[in-house]
Amino acid sequence: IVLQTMVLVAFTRAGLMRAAKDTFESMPEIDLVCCNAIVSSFCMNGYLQEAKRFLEKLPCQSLDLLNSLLSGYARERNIENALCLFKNMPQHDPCACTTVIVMLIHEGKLTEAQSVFYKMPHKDLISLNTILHAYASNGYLYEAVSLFEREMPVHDRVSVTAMISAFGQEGETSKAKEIFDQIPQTDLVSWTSLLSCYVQNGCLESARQIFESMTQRNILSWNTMLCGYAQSGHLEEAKNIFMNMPQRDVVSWTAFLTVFCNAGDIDSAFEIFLRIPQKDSVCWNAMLTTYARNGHLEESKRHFDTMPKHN
RNA sequence: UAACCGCUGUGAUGCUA
Repeated sequence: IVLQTMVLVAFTRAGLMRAAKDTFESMPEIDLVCCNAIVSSFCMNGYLQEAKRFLEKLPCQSLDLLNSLLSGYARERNIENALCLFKNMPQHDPCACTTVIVMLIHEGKLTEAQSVFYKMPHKDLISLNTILHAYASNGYLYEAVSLFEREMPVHDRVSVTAMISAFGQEGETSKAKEIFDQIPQTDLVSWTSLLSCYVQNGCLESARQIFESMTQRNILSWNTMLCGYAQSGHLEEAKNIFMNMPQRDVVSWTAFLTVFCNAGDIDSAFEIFLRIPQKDSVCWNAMLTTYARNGHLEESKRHFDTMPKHN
C-alpha cells in the first residue's frame, strides 16, 4: 500500500490524474492515507465531481478532505455547491469559514459574509484580516477602523496593509503613514501599499521618497510609481521609470499609454498600444479613451469595432 | 511529544463607470 501510494502521489504531483486514478483502482487494498491522497489531489486539480464520488464512498470523511472540496468549489465559483457543502459539514474550522467568506465577498455579498464571520466560534487572524480587507476596500472606513482597533487583539502586516489602503482611498495619507510606522516588520507589499496611497492622492514627492528608499522593488512597485507620474502628466519622469524598469507587463504599458492620452498625443499613444504584448481589455479601453477624450470620434468608433471584447 | 521543511483560507499596481 505504501509503495503504491507513493506512486499515486507522484502521479498527482505531475498532474497525471488519470494515471493516479488507475493506480488507485488497481490497488488490492486501500487505507486512509491513500484515500486522502487521491481525494485531495482531485480537489486541488479541479476534478470535483470525481472527488465527491470518491469522498462519498469513504467510511469516514475527514474535515481536511471536506475543506479541500470546499475550496475546490470556491475556486471555480460554484457558490451553490460550496454553500450546500458548508452547511452540511460537521464542523466549521476557521479555514472553512474563511474560504466561504472570501467567496461571498467576491460575489459582493458582504452581509452574508459578515453573518458567517459573526458565527465563527474562533476568529483567527486570517479571518479577521479577510473581513477587515472587505470593509477597507468597500468604503466602510469606520467599520474597518473599529474592527482594527477594538476587535483585533493582534495585527500583522496584512491587517496594516488593509488599513493603509482604506486610509489611502479616503485621502487620509497621514493616518496611513502613522499606521505604516507601527508595523513591526514591513515587507515589499506594505511598502508598495504606502507608495500607492501617496500616488492615489497625488503626493508625488512623498511617493518618490518612498520609492527611492525601498530596499527591494518588484514589478508592482515600479508600476505604482509609473502610474503616479502617468496620471499626473509627468512625461519625463514617467519615461524615465518606464525605460529603467527591469521588466514590464500589460499594466506598465497601459500606464505609460495614459501619459500620452493625458497629453493629447494620440500618435504616441497608438505607437505604444501597438507594442503592447498580450493586450487585455483594460489596455484596449485605455486606447479607446485616448481617442474619445481627445475628440476623435471616427477613430474611436473604428477602434471600438476592432475590440475583441466590450465591457 | 518536539523541532524544521513543504502545501493550504487573508494584504500592494493600470483604462472606464
